[in-house]
Amino acid sequence: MAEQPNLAPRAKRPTGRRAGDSGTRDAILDAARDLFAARGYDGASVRAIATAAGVDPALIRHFFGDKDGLFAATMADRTVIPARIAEHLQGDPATAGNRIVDAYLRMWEEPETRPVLMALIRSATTSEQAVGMLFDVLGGRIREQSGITDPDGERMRRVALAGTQMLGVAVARYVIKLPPIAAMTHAELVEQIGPTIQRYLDGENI
Amino acid sequence: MAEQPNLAPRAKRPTGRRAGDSGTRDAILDAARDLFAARGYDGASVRAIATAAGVDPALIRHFFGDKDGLFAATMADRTVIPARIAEHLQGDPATAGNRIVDAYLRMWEEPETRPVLMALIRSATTSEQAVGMLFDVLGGRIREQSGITDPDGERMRRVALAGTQMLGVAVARYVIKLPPIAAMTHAELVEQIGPTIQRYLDGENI
DNA sequence: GCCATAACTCTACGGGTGGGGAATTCCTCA
DNA sequence: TGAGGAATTCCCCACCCGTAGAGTTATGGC
Repeated sequence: MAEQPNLAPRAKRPTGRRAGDSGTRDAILDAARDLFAARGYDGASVRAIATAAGVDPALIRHFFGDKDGLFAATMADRTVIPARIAEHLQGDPATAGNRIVDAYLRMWEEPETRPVLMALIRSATTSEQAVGMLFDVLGGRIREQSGITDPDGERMRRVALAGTQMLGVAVARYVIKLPPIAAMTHAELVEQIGPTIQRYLDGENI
Repeated sequence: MAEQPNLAPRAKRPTGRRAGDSGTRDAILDAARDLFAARGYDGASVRAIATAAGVDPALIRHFFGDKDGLFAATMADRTVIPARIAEHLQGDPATAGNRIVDAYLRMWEEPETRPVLMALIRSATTSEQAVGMLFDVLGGRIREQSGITDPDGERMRRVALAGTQMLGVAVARYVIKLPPIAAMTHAELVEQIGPTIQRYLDGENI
């Protein structure tokens, strides 16, 4: 019917720089964020990310150097994350537990932050390298923003214990999608998990 | 000095069946268990497993059909795991919390079961497929062995909440190796986490 | 208007991936 | 003793991977 061959092996895109502000860099970051979230660091290939962004893979190299650079850039873009939790470590200590869980779960529900958290978990459980980056980027912030001075002290241990519970819920609810946990409402979870966090943060003997 | 060329490009191994009982199948299962543990389902390649087992990759295909079959065989080999936890759900309910955490952490310390748990977590956080297998194999057992009748009932929810905390500690301590948690002793962890489990299992409002 | 530089593409290389076919050797059972 | 099958190897295929180089087009400062 038309003149174009319908068996075109591949549609060549125009070469060279685009006119105006193309926003390509951000498109790549968005695609990377989503794919790292869906498949983890190893599972998300540079090529797949480029395709998702509608761009040649070599552009990623141009902008970010290599895959590591891209991952780092993807994470660094939204490092507000720890701040939003740490701020609740201050406020009224008596109600911190519920407030923290509430804020944390809300972050997981937001379409902007969720992929980043997902990527962090999926990557950290698989690649040692990703764990390193996680410690570098998040660790420092949590510590400074929550006013912890001694890295080996009791306060740090309390926060870490609370962290294990929050990590566990997130993995169960959002990654593994364990039925009973995934089925609970936001409010129910806060009600159940909040006291646990509270106990870790200011319980008696630790 | 010798007659053999020291630049032999690769040492060809003899083809054909070996004499006697070679135990190759088990060697493959062992190597697979360790590699799945270290790198997760996707990260552990059939070739790497074969090499670790000192065997040609095609043998894996011969014995297990494909990579999935190998993974399934690796996991199925040691499904005693859930039983060992579930049995503590019975016994004296007043002390269940500490006993469960204690038994659970001990499993993580044993060189036999640890790789399986590791492989489970590393794979489940990355591949949907692995999650399916996990539910099929473990889910049923946990439910039956802990005497849960209603899959959506309160009892199930309690066990699941406890599960999130245990999952969280394991990931933090053994996978991510979060410093404060990794540094705590077995006893300290039992003392801190035990009460949380206890509260989930028989706390007031759930 | 010119030119360095930034944005963008194509093609290619070396290597790893899971899977399958064919050949060889040994074991078991009639 | 002979036949069939199991265990084991090698080689091959088609595909995906991260990265690199070289070429093309627009932008922005002079």
